Amino acid sequence: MPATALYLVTAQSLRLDDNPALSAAAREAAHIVPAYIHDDSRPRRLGGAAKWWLHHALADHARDLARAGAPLVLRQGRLLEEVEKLVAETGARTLYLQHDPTPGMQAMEDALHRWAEENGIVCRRFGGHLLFDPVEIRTGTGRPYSVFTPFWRACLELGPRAPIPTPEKLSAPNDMPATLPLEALGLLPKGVDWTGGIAATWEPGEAAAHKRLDHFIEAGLKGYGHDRDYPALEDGTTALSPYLRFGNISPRRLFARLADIAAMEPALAQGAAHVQRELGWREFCWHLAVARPDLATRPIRDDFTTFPWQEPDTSDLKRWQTGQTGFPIIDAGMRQLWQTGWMHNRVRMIVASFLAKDMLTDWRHGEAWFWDTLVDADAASNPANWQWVAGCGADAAPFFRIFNPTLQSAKFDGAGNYIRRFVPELAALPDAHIHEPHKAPSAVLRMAGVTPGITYPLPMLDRTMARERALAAYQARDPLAG
DNA sequence: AGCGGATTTTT
DNA sequence: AAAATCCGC
Repeated sequence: MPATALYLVTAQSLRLDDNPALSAAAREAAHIVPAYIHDDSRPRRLGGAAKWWLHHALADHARDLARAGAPLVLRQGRLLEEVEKLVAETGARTLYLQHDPTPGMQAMEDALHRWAEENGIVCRRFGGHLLFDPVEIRTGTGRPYSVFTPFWRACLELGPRAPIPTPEKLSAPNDMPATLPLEALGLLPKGVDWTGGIAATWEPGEAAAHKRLDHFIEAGLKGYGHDRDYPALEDGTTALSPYLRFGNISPRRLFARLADIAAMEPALAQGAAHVQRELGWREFCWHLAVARPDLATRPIRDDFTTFPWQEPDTSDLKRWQTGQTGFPIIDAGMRQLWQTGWMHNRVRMIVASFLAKDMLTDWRHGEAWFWDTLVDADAASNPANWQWVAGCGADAAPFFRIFNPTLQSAKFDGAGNYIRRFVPELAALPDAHIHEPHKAPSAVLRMAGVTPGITYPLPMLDRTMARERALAAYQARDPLAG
């Protein structure tokens, strides 16, 4: 039995629960040194809001680990160099890590494995971030799937492995290596503190993840199939995305819990299967991202490589980013994102369709903005879903499907509650006019204190024209490009 | 190789 | 009511 083992924490594995690498280390070594190394040299850095989450999730994880017996060591620098130092300091001969499938991390992990091999260190890598290893699901011909439904069918046939229990007790060596203070990692904003709205909305960490799940099962699971489309509903969606992103909750634990509920409570079976299917989309995105490391920069479909995106007018892009487009549902969504670091899924589709199709702006501009502002910014889900909406992705939305923001708004936020919450200057408008303020009769506008063009922007573009333009551009794609 | 099938819809 | 798409078997 090795005396001391190094357990490398990644930004996808901040939990004790169902953590195969940690459990194996606890089982196989006398002492464990858990260490998180913040390496900024990665090709794809964390977005700003996600850094806030990471900071607090690390603090929470450090508390959990200390309570279990082995406090977390924090380091900053090149992953390999820091591992080398820690191995020298602790005398560890075994390295445990939970596999991080992020494209930039794969290369680093491979380098780590080579280094370990050369230096006689045993390096053990475990899954845990996903239900399945992204490369284990293959079509009949051995290739990755590009359509969701057959992919998910194949997943369900295989069935995810059962989650493993939390290790009982960890044992740290007497002389633990020195650790940096969490603040030294520089994850919080240095100048203006923009984190107030995010902090008021979220509680990062493992215990909070399970608290949220318990609440959702009570309050939202039964109606999930219907309610998930209504952004004004508090418990319409699971709101677990950032927890899943940082490994604060295990997808396998979640999947298994839903399966148990479905078996015990037939009335909840449909909602449970639907949430599982959404986990399937997360798996599918990672399946794509691992098969195509350039997912965030290159369209999956070759006929989009020469697509005539309009170079966005900086002020137009800014209006979209800050929620000043003049389309209330879009502005509500973009402001929710800016304030809380999160946006409801249906609204994400509406604002993304608007950017890619109505504004005819390269989806990568939208992806980059989401990457910076979402607390759940995920290296696979974010680009995969942007490609899906833009029409250039796997199994993408047909190009002629252009969301009409006004119809979407009337259908899914009919009472305007979501709009009123995030676009307060429209709050006094009656339901019938809140989706299109500029078309309201002047008496109604006066009563509500709304002056289109002054207190709230006029629509930034004419949708009929924008729609024609988009259809023409999409139809003119060169099928042989690329 | 032809057919069944498909998250998020449109006018 | 129609579907301008195209994967997977």
